[in-house]
This record gives sequence, structure tokens and C-alpha cells, in this order.
Amino acid sequence: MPYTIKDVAKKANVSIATVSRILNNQTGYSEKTKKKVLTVIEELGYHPNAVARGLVNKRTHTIGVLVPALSSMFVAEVLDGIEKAANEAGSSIIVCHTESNGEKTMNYLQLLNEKRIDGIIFTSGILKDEYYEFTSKMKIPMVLLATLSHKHPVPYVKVDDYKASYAAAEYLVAKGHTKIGMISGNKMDIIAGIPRIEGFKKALEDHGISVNEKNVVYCEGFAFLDGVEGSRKLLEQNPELTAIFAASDELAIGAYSTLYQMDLRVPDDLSIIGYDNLSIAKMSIPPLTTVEQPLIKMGEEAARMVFSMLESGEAAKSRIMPHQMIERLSVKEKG
Amino acid sequence: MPYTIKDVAKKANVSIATVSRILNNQTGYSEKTKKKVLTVIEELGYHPNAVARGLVNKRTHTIGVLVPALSSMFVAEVLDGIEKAANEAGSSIIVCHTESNGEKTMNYLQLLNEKRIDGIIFTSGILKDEYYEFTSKMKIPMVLLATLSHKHPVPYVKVDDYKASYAAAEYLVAKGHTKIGMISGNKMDIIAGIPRIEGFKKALEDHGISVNEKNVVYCEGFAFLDGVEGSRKLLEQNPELTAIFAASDELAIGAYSTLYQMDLRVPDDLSIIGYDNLSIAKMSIPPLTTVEQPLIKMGEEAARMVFSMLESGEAAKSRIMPHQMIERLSVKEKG
DNA sequence: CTGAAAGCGCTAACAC
DNA sequence: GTGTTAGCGCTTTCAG
Repeated sequence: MPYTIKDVAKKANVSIATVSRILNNQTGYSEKTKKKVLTVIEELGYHPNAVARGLVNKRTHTIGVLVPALSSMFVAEVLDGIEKAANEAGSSIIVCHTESNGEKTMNYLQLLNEKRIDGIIFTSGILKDEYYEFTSKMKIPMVLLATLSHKHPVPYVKVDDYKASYAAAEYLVAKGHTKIGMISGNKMDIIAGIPRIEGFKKALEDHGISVNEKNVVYCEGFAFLDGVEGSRKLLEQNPELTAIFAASDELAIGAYSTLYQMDLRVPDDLSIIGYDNLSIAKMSIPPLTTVEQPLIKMGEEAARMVFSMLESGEAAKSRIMPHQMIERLSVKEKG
Repeated sequence: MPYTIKDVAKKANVSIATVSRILNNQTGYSEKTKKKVLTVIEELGYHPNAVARGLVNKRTHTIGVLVPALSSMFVAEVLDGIEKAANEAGSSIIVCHTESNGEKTMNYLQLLNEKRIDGIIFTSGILKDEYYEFTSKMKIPMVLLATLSHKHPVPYVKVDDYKASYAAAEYLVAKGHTKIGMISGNKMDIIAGIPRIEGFKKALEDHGISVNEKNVVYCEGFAFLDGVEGSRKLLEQNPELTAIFAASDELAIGAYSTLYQMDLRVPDDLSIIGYDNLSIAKMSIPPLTTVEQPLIKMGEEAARMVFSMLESGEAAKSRIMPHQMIERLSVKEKG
């Protein structure tokens, strides 16, 4: 049984109020009693009970983080940033693995609500109406990470997918490519799907390259396997491509695999550019040129936004984080 | 302001005690009042405050997970399993990123202590004396994951590193290799370092292959960069190797990179076998043959052990999880 | 079957 | 400066 504030008070011959004041370094006690109390605390190895504190303060110093998948490198990096910033702010994170499943998500939201967490970070996925309604009833700060909502007024931190994709496509064009294909994620995905496809198309158009529907292939998601299938399909329907833009690094690495099986070399036979700059990007052979999303920083930023909202009581304003071209060896200058 | 049990009681014309009984489905109320109370709860959208509950029950339904690095695929998978099992048991996880740093770890332990978490999972790293002393004072279940302690009586769940490495080396031998090198992790690491080295050496010896110190190279850690450097060094000091055992998949992928730069082909010029079976193993080119640690299952198991200790009050017994050879294409039959 | 009341460990008026 | 006391929202005796 851990010691309580009462034990400290008794042993130091003061009231619990005094101990509390010293603990929260408020005013209203002499240097002398402070010293005495601190000594007792030290002796006892006393530490305040955060649960009790939470009950009275209505602050648990814990935030909830909802992620779609835990064993993805994307999520891992984002979590890294969130955890870091949370820790600096004296808070902990509870991570919830939603599998992008509506029911699971609602259950987690319920759980987080009961635990009276201070804020929520909702990562990459669609913010459904029911989520929004529930969380807005909770009246705690929420921020969207690597996603956004056109419908609900929730601040977000993300990269500009449209522009980043535009940049990727333009990079390929600048390297002399004109027959460029794209392996995209889900075309129903309003966040990471459509904008990247549009950005890609627009860049080609702006450079006088006509885009045929045969130039882009739509996958289920953004995973490795989608990439191996997607690239196969893309190459079948359009064998003359010299460069491919993959909407995620995993997709790109998937493409590496099928190209290898087709006995095609990157970048000699085909150039590839990815999106994300996950750790696999530099581990692959050849190292993958890609558009970086500053995932760790984005996580930090999202967490900081939650804390600032908590303090100010005002809605934070959304942040578009800068993307960046990371040039490695998977794109070859053409001609 | 969320509704409280009082609001429910008042609206249902019963006492809070009755509401509490119904909430915890105990006995001592009529079907009729139960129905009435449940209706009110529904109408109000009432949900009990877990913080208040935690204060009286001394159970927060939260466990703390200490991990050395967050953006590692190894940790991501293990977390996946832990989260899953915790969720099934109705608990949440607070993840703490220690960076294998003693001070940070102690701070986290302190924090977790104040938050009155129900149990701890300590993942891959050395359980220092000070950690043990602190946690044993907390008097809550702790289990070690992918690590163990010879000194302190803490249950663990892990693979048998010695045997798994033995198996890896033996596999190479069975494929006809006799000039086999190893890229090991830190040789000071009593958990993941030494046993793997010993298992490797023993396998070779048992098959009549003498092991020279030139056959193994010691790295700082188990990361990609260690692998690129380690393999370079290994090949320099012993150019006639035909196969390499890397003590982690990341180390193996690092080796892929330097081999590629040296214009050596896997597996034609050199066979490679890894350890872990992370998701990169199947994404690499060629797909990596490796010894699997069932990371997700290990995470689940660790969590379940914590909960069973919580219920029974007794120490769980440690579990050695089975490793498994995953044959892919990075090892070539020789001769 | 049901309610009153004490108490979990702490904070925050409010007194002195 | 310091102590007393009333909660925070809930569970749990103990009466009835």
C-alpha cells in the first residue's frame, strides 16, 4: 500500500492542506515547513496518486491516440513523434488500434471517454460523422493527423497531398520522363487517394503530357501487396512506361518486387518514386527516391496542438507541413 | 459536464447505491428497478467515470508498456500483439519510449507508478537493478518481453535465442555451406547478443566446422546501418565466405546493401539468413530467409500473463515461444 | 430489495 | 502561515 498525503502530513506534523500546497508549489507556508515536509516525502518515498488528482482536477494528463494499424512503419513514426511531445508536456499516451473499423473505433472512443483523457489525436483515416458527434460531446481537444475533414471543424496537421504528388510527378518530368504511370491508393479515399491522383494528373497536364486512364492503377490500400499487384497491372496495361510514381513507399517497394520478377531493373529499365520516406526507403535497393512527409514532426505538432488547445481553450489552427523531395537512386535521368 | 451516477439516481428515483449495483451487475434489486435505471442511463447517455472507479477499486485497467524505440518494426509488431490482448481484456496500454536510457526509464516508471497502472510489460532491454527495485516496490505484475533477467525473478516471454541461432547456422550448413560468417549485435548484450553468437558457434562446431574469430563481426546494435558496416567489415576480414547469418533482419538488409554496392548478388554470390521475420523480410529482394520470432503472439502472451497474474495474484511462469525457419530466397544450396 | 453514509487520495475554498 | 472541511464520482458496508 503506497503512502498517502495523510501519512506525510502526520509524520511532518502539518495538515494535508499544507502538504498539498507544497506539492503543487503554491504559496502559503514557511520555508521551514516546506523543508520538513519535503524531507518526510523523501524519507517515505511518497508520490502523489495521479488517479485521485485526476478525479478532482479533471485532468488526467493522458491523451488518446487512435491509429488504423499498429504494425505499420508509417504509424510507428507518427507515434514516435506524438509520444515524444506528450512526454515533454508531462502527459502519457494511450494507443488504440482501430483497424479502421467503425465499431472498434466507437468502442475505443467510449473507453477513452470513460477514462477522461484530456485530448484525442485521430490518425490517418476518415473522420466519420458518428466519431465527430461523439467526440464533440466529450468536449475535449481533438486533432486530426495525416487526415482532415471537409465536413467537421477539426484542426489537422498534414502535408498537402495534392502539392506533394504534383512535385513528385514534376520531378519525374524534369528528369526527362514522359511516359509516366501511377500506382495510387484507394480512389475512394478522399484524403490520401484522390488528392494524390489529382496532383499527379495535373502536373503531367501542366507539362503538356496527356494522361490516359491507362496510366494509373487503383489499389485497395497503400500496402506492399497492393504495390506488387498494382505495378503488375499497371505494366500490363501500359508496357511502355519509363517511370512510376507510387503513392506510398510500401507501394513502391511492392513495385520493386514485381519488377525484379519481371527481370526489369530500377532505375535502368524503370524509374520509381515513392511517397512518405519511411525507413525502408533508404534500406531498399536501390535506395528509393521519395517525397518525404515529416512524420515524426507531424506527430509532435499534433500533440502540441492538443496541449495548446487544452491551455488556451481555443481551437488551434490547422497546419500544412512541408513535404520534401528526397533524392536517392531510384530515378534515372532520361535521354 | 458529463452526467454522474447521482444524476442517474435522481432521475430514476433510486439511490446511487442501487445504480452502482446495477452498473456492476451485482444482486440486490428487482427486475423492475433495473429496467428503469437502465432506461435512464440510456436516455442520459451516462457512462461511469473510470477515474473515480479507479480511485476506489485500485484498478485502472491500464497497463504500461516500456519499449526501447518506437519507430522500429520490431517494437511495432510486439505492440500490436500487446494492444490486441489488452483490449480483449478490457484494458488500455500506455506506451513509454525509453530509448534504452536509464534516466528516462526511471522517469517513466515513476509516472506509471503515480498513474496506478495495473501492470507493466518491459520490452527488449536489460532489466537494471534500479528498475527492478522500483517496480517490485510497486507491487504490481511485471513481465519481460523479448528479454529476461538472470538476476531477478521476473517472468518473461521470449524465444530461445541460442537455439534459434543454432537452427539458423545449421540450416546454412545443411545447404552445403562451410564458410559461414555472422554479423552479430552487441557482444556485451547478454540477452540478444551473446546467446545468438554462442548458438551460431556451437552449430558450426557440432558440424565439424571450425570457427575462427574472423568469422564473426560485432556491431553496436541490430539496426540497418550496423548491418551495412558490419557486413563490410566481415567481408574484408574474410572474403571467402559463402554465407552469412545476421542476428536481425535489419542487419541482414543492411548486408544486402553493401553486397549490392560490392556488386555481389544474393544468393548467387553469397547466401544470407536473417533473424526476426519482420515485414521487411518478405519485402526485400530477394525475399529474406529468416528465423521467425512470433512477435505479435509474444506480445499477446506477455499481456495475457500480466492479466493472469493480476487475477491469480501468483507469478506466471515464463514462456519460451517457438521460433520457426521461414524459407525464402536468400539462401542458395551449395555445390 | 433498497438507502444512508463512510471513504478512496487529493484539491480548494474558507476560516483563524 | 496553517488547519478544517467539503467535495470530485464511485463502491461498499451496514441498516432497515
